[in-house]
Amino acid sequence: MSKITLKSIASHFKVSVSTVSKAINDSHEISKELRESIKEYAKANHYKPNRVALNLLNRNTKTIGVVIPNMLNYFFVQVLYGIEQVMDQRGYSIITCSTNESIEKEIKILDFLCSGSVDGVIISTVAAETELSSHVQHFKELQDKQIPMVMFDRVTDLIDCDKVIVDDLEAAYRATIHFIETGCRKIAVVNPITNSSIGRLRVEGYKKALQEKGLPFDADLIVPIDPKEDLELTLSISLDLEKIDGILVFDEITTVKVMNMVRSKGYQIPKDIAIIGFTNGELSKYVSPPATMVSQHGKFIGENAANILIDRIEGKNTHDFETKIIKTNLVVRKSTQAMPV
Amino acid sequence: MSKITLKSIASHFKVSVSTVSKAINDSHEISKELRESIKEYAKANHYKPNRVALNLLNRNTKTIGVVIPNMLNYFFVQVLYGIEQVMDQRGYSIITCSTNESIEKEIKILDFLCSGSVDGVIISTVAAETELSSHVQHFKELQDKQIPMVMFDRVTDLIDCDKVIVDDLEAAYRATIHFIETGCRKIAVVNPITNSSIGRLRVEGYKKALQEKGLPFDADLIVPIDPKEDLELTLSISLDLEKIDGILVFDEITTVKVMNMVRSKGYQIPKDIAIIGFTNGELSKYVSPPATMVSQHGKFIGENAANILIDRIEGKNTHDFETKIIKTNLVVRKSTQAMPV
DNA sequence: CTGTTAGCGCATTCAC
DNA sequence: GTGAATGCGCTAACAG
Repeated sequence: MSKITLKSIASHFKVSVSTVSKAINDSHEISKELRESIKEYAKANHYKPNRVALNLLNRNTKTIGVVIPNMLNYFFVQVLYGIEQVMDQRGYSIITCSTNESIEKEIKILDFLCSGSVDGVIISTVAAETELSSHVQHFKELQDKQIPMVMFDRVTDLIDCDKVIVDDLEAAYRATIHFIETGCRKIAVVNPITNSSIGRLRVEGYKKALQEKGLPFDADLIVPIDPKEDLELTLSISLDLEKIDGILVFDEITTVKVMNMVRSKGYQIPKDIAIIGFTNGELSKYVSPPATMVSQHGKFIGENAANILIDRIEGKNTHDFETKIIKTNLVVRKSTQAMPV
Repeated sequence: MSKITLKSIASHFKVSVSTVSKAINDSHEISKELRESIKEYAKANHYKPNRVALNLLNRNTKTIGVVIPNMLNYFFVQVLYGIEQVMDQRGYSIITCSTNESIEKEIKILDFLCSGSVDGVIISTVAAETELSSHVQHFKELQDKQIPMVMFDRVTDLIDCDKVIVDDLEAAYRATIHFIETGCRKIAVVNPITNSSIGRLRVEGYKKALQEKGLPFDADLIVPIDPKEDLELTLSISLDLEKIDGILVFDEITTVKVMNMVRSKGYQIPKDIAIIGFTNGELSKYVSPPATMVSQHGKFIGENAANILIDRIEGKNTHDFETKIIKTNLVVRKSTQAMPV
């Protein structure tokens, strides 16, 4: 007996399907006797209502889609973890989709997500703003279909929806101030996320700090990195380590790589060159010296996005779209000098 | 017009639903003229067939469930990544479930997965064998419902299904041989996965190597670790670093922690104590010294599990259940001494 | 108390 | 060429 359904139970008891349905749902309409024996039979045969049928009936799936650019990036996994915690607790499942930093795949995924398999979407888009304008349509379709969406981290003004972001400008500003207050004067920036608005905001924060402290801004110290190219090579060409005393790096893995390179060229951290990176994951704790990092609280971002989304799905939130800003904080370790007393 | 369905299109054209269905599916039964204009209208309004309805009709969901014990563990994320690559390519989506090392949650998830929302399951169980016997029933239910399952990494003989594992005995054996050949004589084992059969297999491999090389086995050198307790404390109590010259650690994060502890107590790696860990992730490359690790090829495990599962789902594989063994290899770095020439 | 009917959205017979 | 009928598995409104 492969498929156990209401129908098969009904024919076994020679009653109608709806009787069985009611019995199993403990309706008082059904005689206690029949109800009990049906329930017993159902339990013995491991009857479970077919979720797909219920989804069709209820017009919801209790499932949400999560779209991230890269599953191997610890920050996104942390966010996913936060989302998972909340979703589990609130009774939702998660379809995880990874775009692998490809716009084509993002479009394909968005398309799939429009087709009724999820009640809502949480997404960190991969597209730069310039590219986005051409496929913003795919986001609009979600909205057309009344599928709530929450964007996080890599968001865009082109889409109107709930958002959860980090105050990247402020974070970079504070990191830069920390550099300056611990004695750095020539601070370079290594930016491996050039195609996102986040990078731009961080550079602005960096500039703001320089300006406030009366230090000159030198565009040559901003080094864009293409993740597909050799980091070490790019850096040796673009950056004269001799002329700097601090490096602000925009993601964790690059931070670690930069640290290794700096040391392999004979500079000491933080004595010769101090380092601050973004994303406080596992790596930065265990490299040597342990790295001073901007913590973005990925899990917290995920939890917030999840709660906002479900509130929206369940109609518990009918007011305007909000943009929630999660505060970062600087986790000071040994890759920067101690604060002067 | 919130919901665009076949029905709404039909009423717009004042034709029947089945006509629209056929037109959209490009059936030659429909006149070219009508067909074209229906298709045009559908496209303009972003009509997409409702997947839930199709799932019900086709009795499949083109979705699989992946159950892992811990989303923040790089090994499992790597496996998930491998699964995702294959699934994407073969047209399946993934529902990701994390048990957070809790049996209760594993049971709950298995229960959910039985209810028709997925076509198959890939799982690394959290339960130890002793506990498993009491809830093996939940696995059987999947099989009752004809839902194919592939187990990986933490598998069990109690369940008969396709499996993808690493040869843990062999891996630990080779790591131990490497210790011995590079001069170690007193090798300790730190085991943070005591509740899994994998730990036992690895200890066996370790013993086999000792025996083969004529070294004595000392049970006191096997240190079980409870992840919930303080690692450093447990180790200081259970392990006299003075009396050992090598430590084999069964997961990556613990490897790094052990290394930090060893160094903080004034021992040099690998001169005083050599270290080999399991799972070749991001961490081990960047700690100092870079750690010699047993690479389990997580992505490859995931790809294999995914292909086996889909073949099973699609009936392309009707022969007996197989257990695929993925070869590990030792990635030698600086936490072990160089081989003598 | 129990059964009949209808419908969620779709594709697939089979009539006309 | 087009449409009515059927059913996927289930619940709910309505009869009996």
